Amino acid sequence: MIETKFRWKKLIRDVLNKIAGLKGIIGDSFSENDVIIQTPPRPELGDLAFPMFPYAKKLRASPLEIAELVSIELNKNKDSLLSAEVVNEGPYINIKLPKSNFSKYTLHKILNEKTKFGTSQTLAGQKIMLEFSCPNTNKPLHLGHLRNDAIGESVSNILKANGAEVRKVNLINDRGIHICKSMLAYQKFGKGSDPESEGVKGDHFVGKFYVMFDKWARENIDAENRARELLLRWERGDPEITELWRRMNNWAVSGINETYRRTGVSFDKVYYESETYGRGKEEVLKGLERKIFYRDEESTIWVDLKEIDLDKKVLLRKDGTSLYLTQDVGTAVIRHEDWPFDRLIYVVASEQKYHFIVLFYVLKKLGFEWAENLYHLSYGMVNLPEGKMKSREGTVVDADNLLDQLIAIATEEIKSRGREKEVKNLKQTSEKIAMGALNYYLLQVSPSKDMIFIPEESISFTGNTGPYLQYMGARISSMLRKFEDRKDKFKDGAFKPELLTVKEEWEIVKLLAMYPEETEKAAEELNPSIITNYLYNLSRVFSRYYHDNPVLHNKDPNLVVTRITLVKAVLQVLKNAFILVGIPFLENM
RNA sequence: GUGCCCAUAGCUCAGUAGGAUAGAGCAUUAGAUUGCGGAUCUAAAGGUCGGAGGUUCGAAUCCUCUUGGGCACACCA
Repeated sequence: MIETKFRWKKLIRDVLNKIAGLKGIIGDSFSENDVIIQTPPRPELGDLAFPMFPYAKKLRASPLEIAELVSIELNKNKDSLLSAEVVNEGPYINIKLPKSNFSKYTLHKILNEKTKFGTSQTLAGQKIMLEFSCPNTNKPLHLGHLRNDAIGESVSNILKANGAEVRKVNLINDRGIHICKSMLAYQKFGKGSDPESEGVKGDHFVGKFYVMFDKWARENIDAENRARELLLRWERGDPEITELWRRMNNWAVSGINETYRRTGVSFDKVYYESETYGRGKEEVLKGLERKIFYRDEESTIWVDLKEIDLDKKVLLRKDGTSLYLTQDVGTAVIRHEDWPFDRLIYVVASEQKYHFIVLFYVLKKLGFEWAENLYHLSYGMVNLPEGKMKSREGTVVDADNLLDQLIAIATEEIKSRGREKEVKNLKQTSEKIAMGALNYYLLQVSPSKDMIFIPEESISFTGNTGPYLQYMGARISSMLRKFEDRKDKFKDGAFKPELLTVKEEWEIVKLLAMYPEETEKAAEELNPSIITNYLYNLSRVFSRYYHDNPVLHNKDPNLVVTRITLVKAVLQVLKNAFILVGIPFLENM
């Protein structure tokens, strides 16, 4: 569709210029960028629409007159129209594309390009690093991480589909005051227990102690001070503390990795804050020497942000220990040395906007010219119908727990439909349905917006959901299997695009042809919801179509083969798009 | 207090480099299986696009003001 649209833009541009010439209007000529192209509100009106309002002033004529003139001009050169039909609809020029040719071209293109259909080279040669997830090692993953991971994985796939070389990176926040808190609680209450002895997943085990600290600190005023002491000992490399830290981190990280495995999240490189904060300190001290930062009388190191109309910010505490910001400076520098990226995208919640403004500024002041290529892909908060998730009130939705529930419900659904035999592997299928539901639910909202997570809705499998899309895929697969079984019955059939006369068939072909534009737009905007919306539109039209129009039950083998070709193309595009938004494809469900 | 973001149907969301009658799902109501899988499909009902000005031939979309909500402005991450 991109090529078609481009050709039409140029054609309309030429006609507008010709009209300007005939009217003896001198001045700037029209360029193809002046030509506005749209889709008519109702398909009966045509396939492409060009409003004529914008040219009225320059051509000193009413949009109605212009439309009249343009349609006359276009119809003069029939052969340049690629057999399309021009309709003059009031102030609009509408184009009806030649259905047979366009259908044939589109379907063949899809079936030839297969998994390549909808990929582009718009980002070819670009090295893009994508940071996401970034868990703390003091608690298990929660719903917020699931949204983060879903966006991270999806954006990574979308960028790859547009030719970029993508490197997915994680940053484990395994140091800092919060980690010391759970360590302190473990020292106090742990009694040498471990996840195995308690039969608890490692990250949940560690998380329990973080909660304990919180409770304990409310009754003991020196708790916070003791945590700070512990941080100092840790940063000085105290062997006993280091040993405890290592043990607890291993528990947490292995538990978190288990959740990643379940959700299909992976990274090309995992960074650990404990390994990068030192570099951050070095860079800050270098900046201090170069007088980019300053030290106060207590020897705390600060950066002044008045150049960007902000206050000032601590980079190193007076005891020399580092902060979140310090560490992020070091991580960025190391990353660029490891893999000199053209862009680094941080997928991080919107509440940290300020942090990234400061981080990017500090890196720029330190003289790293690549600081210009850092981007914070900020996504909105996930809230519950009752309001914010609050750890103190125990309303935080735990990732593992949610997954378990989703899978259990999927299993129930399969059983209640009596499809245990067909799905072969009940457990695996349930997991895939659960992931399809979850990823679709999390990605259908534009990343920048806050969203409300309604548990009942996220696990609903009817309507606008991931499983609805998976169901389409399964139905089509089933249909294609039946076609293969009876193939000799249709062996005389041939693909004849002129047989695609049903209204929905034409709608489907146009939607299929639009898919490459959607993936490009999704990459440009770093927005997976463009793909989820597209998938739903395609599936909905297709459902309506095959509900009312038999594909295999036709006497004419040509019609069967022709419709099967369309169906195959739909399936191919569904599969291609599924990959971009983390919806597992299922032959059976 | 200052800055940033958001506000579209009862609920959850689409639609924003301005364009023809603002769309879905859920929920509600009424229908469709002698058909390739009913996790489906059809239809009804549901809206002064938070409010007021402005720019424009034309505004959910752009500008100003205003109301309501969220986030940030930590020597937490």
